Parts: sequence; structure tokens; C-alpha cells
Amino acid sequence: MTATARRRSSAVPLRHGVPTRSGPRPAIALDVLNNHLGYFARRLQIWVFQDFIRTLKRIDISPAQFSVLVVVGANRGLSQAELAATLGIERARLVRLLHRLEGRSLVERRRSDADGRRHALQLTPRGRAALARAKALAARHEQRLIEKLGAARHAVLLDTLR
Amino acid sequence: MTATARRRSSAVPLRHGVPTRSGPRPAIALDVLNNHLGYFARRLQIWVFQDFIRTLKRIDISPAQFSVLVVVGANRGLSQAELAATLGIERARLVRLLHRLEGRSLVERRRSDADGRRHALQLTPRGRAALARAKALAARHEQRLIEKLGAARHAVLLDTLR
DNA sequence: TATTGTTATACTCTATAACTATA
DNA sequence: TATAGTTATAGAGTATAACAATA
Repeated sequence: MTATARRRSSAVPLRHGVPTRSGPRPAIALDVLNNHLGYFARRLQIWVFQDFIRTLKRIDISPAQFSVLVVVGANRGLSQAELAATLGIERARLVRLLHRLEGRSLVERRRSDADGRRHALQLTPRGRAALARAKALAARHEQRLIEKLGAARHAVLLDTLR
Repeated sequence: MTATARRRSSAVPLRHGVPTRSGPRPAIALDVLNNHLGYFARRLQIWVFQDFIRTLKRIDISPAQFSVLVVVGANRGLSQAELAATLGIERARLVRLLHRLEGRSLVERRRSDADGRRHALQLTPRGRAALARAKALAARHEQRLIEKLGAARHAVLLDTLR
């Protein structure tokens, strides 16, 4: 019988939910999850996004919207298919994302004169201003990550993933 | 005018979608996304999960289900709240996850005799067998990641994130 | 009063398929 | 026939709030 199983089925009743034994609870074993990169990648992503979302909430920009504004801002005239492929978003999802950004007058869709099927994407003046504010907030968010992870670990992760 | 914008609005018509200039297309700039850990964490997570999902599809186990089976298997008698906190899943979401696993007779919910509010979770014999198969497939998936990333990079990521 | 498991709701995201217009 | 953008749909995941049973 494991220590954990013993704790659960203990014959000794607990009072007010406080363990009768003092000291910290036995840690919960992650077993083989410790060997799986996917598990930690997911935890890291959730943790980082929570701070990012909180930081950019006051200008109402989500992580996905941020990535769209940045890439359109740096690549004027991009098509939706190219943007979707670059960011790894579904084309179908990008449509609604752009609907909102266009509704807020941050992004503009112009028909391409070279190819009538394509939309050439570009930021509006308002979009450029919003992107500048978003970049400043995102930089503060990243600075917070560096403080929490330590500069060395942050650099190792970024260099390895890039 | 940027090279990208020139390409899009080029006065030279393209034939059959093939660029008139030979050579590779100009790369699309990621700009400040290159400095953001969150962007790469998301890309990594999506990339890893796609292979994981493909690998475990034939036994119908998702990443979330796998993590539940592993942690319950290694910590018999765990409560739902403890499991949710360990894996970073919402308690409300765990309910439906467990409904399905219980419906497939992989997991069992027993009322805790020490605390009537809690469910003591444990694997059924079928659940233990499914977990064994899932672990074998997951190990093959991880081996594939190591081949694609290189053992050194894989180890750096796992050590840094753990 | 607080906690555990549960239900319900709304929204986001992912994965597809099909449609249209253009090429 | 292929591609770009669009629409629609189903399922998964996330975020909340509220509730009953139990502590």
C-alpha cells in the first residue's frame, strides 16, 4: 500500500479538514509526466498566457490579436492565408479574428489588385497606435517573466525554442 | 515601401500563381514575437500535442485523459479537487472528463469514508491495462520528439521546465 | 462558513467540410 | 482544377457562477 493510499483511507478521522499529522502533505506524484515535454510545454504556456492576458486586458488585446497586429504591422500587404500559416492559426478562425479587429478599425482588408482572391492586410493609424501601446505592455509582461524565471533560464528557453 | 508590400501590389502580373522572380519568397517577419516566450511556448505545445494526439488516437486517449490516468494511477485515492489542482484543470471540467473515463470503466469514484464530500479516485483493472498501453505509446511519441529536436535540446527543455 | 462535487452558461479555440469567386 | 476567403458545425477547453451535501 502506498503512503498516498494510506492517507486517503486512514482509519483516523480528520478534524475540520486539518490532517492529524503535522508537517506538509505528501507531494502528489506526477510519475511519467515528468518525462513528457508536452506536459511542461502546456503548463508553461498556460502560466505565461495568464500573465499576458492580465497585462493586456486594459487595452482589450488577446494573445492571438497581439500576434496578428505584430505580424501585419511588420509585413504590410500580407494575405490572410499567409498570415494564418505564419501564426499557425486556422484560416477559418482568422476570419472572425480579423472581423473584430476591422470592426474596431485597427486593421484594414484591401482587395489585392494583383490577385482578386486575396486580401492585402494592413494596419490603420489607430491600429498602429494600438500596436505601439500593446508592445509596451507586452514588454513589461516579458520583463516580469524574466524576473520570475531568472534571466538565465528565460534566455535558455527562448534560444532553444527559437 | 517594404519588399513585402512591393511583392503584393506588384504591377507585374503573375502567371498561374508562380512568382516571376525565381528563388525563395522573402521570409515573413515575426518582429517582437521573437522576444516573447509565450509565442514559442504555444507553438511548441501545439507541435508536441499534434504528434501526441496522432500517436494515442488508436486507443482513444487524449492528452488530458492521459494525464488523469497517469496521476490517478500513481496516487490511488486522490480526490477530484486534488487532481484538478495538480494538473491545473478546472474542477468543473474534470467532472466531465471523469464521467467519460468512468463510462468506459477505466476509472472508479468511491465515496471517501473519512470525508463524505470527497470521491476517492482509483483505476479499474481495465484502466490499469489501458494506462500501460498508453504509457508505451507515449514513450514512443517522446522518442520521436527526441529524434526531431535532438537529444541535447530535448534534455535542456525538460530540465529547464521541470 | 467553507469545501467537494456538480450543473449550467458563455465564450474561445480547434477541426472539418462545403460554398463562392477568382485564378 | 486549384486557391483565397467565407460560413457553418461539432467538439474541446476555459472561466464563472450557483447549488446540494457535507464538514
